[in-house]
Amino acid sequence: MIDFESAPSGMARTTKKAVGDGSYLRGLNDRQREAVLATEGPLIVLAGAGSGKTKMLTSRICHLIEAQGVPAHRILAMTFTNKAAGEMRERVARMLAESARQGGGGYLGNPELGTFHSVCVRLLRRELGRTPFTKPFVIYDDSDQLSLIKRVQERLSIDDKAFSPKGIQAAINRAKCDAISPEEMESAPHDIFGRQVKRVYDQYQKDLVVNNALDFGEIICMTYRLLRDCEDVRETYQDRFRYIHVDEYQDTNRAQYLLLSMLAKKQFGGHENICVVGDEDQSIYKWRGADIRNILDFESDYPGAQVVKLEQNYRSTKTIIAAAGHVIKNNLTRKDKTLWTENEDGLPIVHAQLPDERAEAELVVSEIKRQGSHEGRGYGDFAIFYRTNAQSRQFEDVLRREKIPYQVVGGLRFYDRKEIKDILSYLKVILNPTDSVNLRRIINVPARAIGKTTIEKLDEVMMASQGPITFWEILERAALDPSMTSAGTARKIGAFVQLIRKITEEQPKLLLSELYHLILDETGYVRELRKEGTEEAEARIENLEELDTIFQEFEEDQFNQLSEEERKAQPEERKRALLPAFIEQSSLVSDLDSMEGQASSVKMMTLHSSKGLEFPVVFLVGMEEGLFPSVRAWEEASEEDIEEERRLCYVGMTRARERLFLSNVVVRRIWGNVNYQEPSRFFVEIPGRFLEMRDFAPQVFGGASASTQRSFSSIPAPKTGGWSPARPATPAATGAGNDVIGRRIHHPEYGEGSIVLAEGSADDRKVTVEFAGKQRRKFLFRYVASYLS
DNA sequence: TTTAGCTCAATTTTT
DNA sequence: TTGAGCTAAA
Repeated sequence: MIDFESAPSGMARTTKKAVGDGSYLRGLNDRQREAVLATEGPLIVLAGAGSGKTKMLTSRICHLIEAQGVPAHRILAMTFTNKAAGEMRERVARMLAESARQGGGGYLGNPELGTFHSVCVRLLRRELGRTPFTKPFVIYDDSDQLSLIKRVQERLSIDDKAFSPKGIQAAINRAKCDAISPEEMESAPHDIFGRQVKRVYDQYQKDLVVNNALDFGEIICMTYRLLRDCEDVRETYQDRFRYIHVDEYQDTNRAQYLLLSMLAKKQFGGHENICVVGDEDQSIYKWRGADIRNILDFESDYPGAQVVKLEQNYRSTKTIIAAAGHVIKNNLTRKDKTLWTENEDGLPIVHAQLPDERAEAELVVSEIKRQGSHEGRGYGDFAIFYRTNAQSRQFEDVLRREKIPYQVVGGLRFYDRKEIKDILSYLKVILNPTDSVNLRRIINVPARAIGKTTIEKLDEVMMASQGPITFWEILERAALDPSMTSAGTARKIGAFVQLIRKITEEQPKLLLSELYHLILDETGYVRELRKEGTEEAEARIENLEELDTIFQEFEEDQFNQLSEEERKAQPEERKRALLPAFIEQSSLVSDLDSMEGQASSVKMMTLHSSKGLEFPVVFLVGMEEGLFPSVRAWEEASEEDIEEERRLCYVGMTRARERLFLSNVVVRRIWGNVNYQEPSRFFVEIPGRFLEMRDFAPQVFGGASASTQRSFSSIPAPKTGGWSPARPATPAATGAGNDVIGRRIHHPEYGEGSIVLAEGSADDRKVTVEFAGKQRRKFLFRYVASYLS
């Protein structure tokens, strides 16, 4: 997604001087500094939650560039999310700019910094000639992949009842996580499912090439194989990436591990200047192929590796850190590592037990309201974490009723919405007509009377043809040959082919937003939606308007990145390049990337989405056996599975800065059934002295209605002194009305800035601060009041 | 070809 | 309970 917050504003810089004296070694603790300075040879940094890992990584990169004189482009840093990559890029740029102002600097280029996938895509594009592709490829997401698998199954006459396409997809992706190709796939003699998977996988791979497409797993695998099989390519990149950094190493899968080996290991000619950073206690993606052994075995993989542990936490209260520590201690497959903090003790963790999920939502929301009005918090201070997306419903209902702004993170991604995918399919087809998955998607959207029968006929022709032929070529032929279908159908197909040709022709001359409107006009997409007149259709139209904004933002963004001369020269080239650039970006983003923006709203998300984030107040809800830890009813939970759930619990708890609320309910309706739930075993793992129990559940057997009256604070909190609000209300924060525009800010993270915009009032007052590099950030004024200089 | 009703399945989802 | 995806009728 486009990062609106950090888009260059194009305005003149207003700040003069940034953070302190600019040395990137200042402000680091001993362990962090040790990791920064250990630049040669393998290094593993075990970075506990909130221990300043990103700070360490960015300082290290700057140190390499400035102190060691390593050319920036020789440094590689890989993350898992765009968000993490963006944050690092931003911080590195800021540090370097700062140091240049201090008289240092003179560095060249930028470090290669991005997600595993984006780095690999760039590499593959550069080495396109060494791949099976003859022209730039598109990227298939999971649903595109599933469509293709269904197609393959159909063609191979593999029954989709006996072998569910989803199951086959999962098996193929599991193989890709392990970098296993169809040929390398072994199937036991009696493993009939495995044999079918192998058949589908094999054909699927061939189809990918015909379609000029890659799936997520293949991006990594293909890069790995390219490096493995082409010595010259391997040498090029080993030489280029002299210093390798990997973030969230605990989440790497086998394929990523192998890829890194190719680049770094001595055995393959590498230099072993590899620095991996991770926390085995936060490995929560085993089910997606992450292999925790990668981090546990690093020291034996890279003999002589230095080990640095970052154990000081700067985020949470002592209570939260201690409680989380007691939980994670129960895991056996982990390294010896104990988080500690110099922060305040803080208040006890509240454990509330409630009659049902409705009461749970009411309680959480009433606590949010109470803290909002009595403790001076803004809505953006609160986060609700749950194990499954389905749990968000209850909370949304209550929040909506109470008119409290909220934002659900995750769930259905913006780019996964039907209408958005449809439009993007048009764009992808324009770029790459060989892409049959997207072509099939749009051929009858909006409805243009080219239905299933027609498609089946075309498929038959396609199968009967000698040699590979793309679906697009079949369409072109069918448009001219009425005998393939019928005269009427041939005309309809002809109209569609003309439509695509026309848009394709116009594309190079148009801006993205213009192209988008051309597509809407020519297809009548919005007209069709309006005809429906339903609420759902309205929502879709709104999403399409949002897409229009995204296109415009993207254009501006691209434009701002150009130099003066580039802007004048070759406007045509620029327009032509917009579409491929956009498609690439949109294929590799998630919703989380755009989460900032709505500062003053309660955030709701799954525990998985919460990784890497932090909030002053966290509610971890639905802590019940079976739900969290999650256990499939028909399977016995293995100790390994429970350990992963426990890590998830640890991740959730350590997101909280000041206050943590845990809750469980006694009766929960799941899929329409009433379930009697046991409290999660994780409660037992937290020593009683950190917990404050508030049990509202017995009510359920008498009168449940009383439950809505309850609140977390209806039982007075015990007096365990030591806690004081982390952000005391300063005079500036409470005294509304004074003009703050132009006031200078010294932010501990972003450095020097000045307030350029103010909106809202009292506790909800928000200010926009512009930092070095024209970087703008929006804060609640209360947040930054204490940073005023 | 479209659409209304039925069946079936159902965690988590960085890219 | 919800929704997605598919068969049977219009």
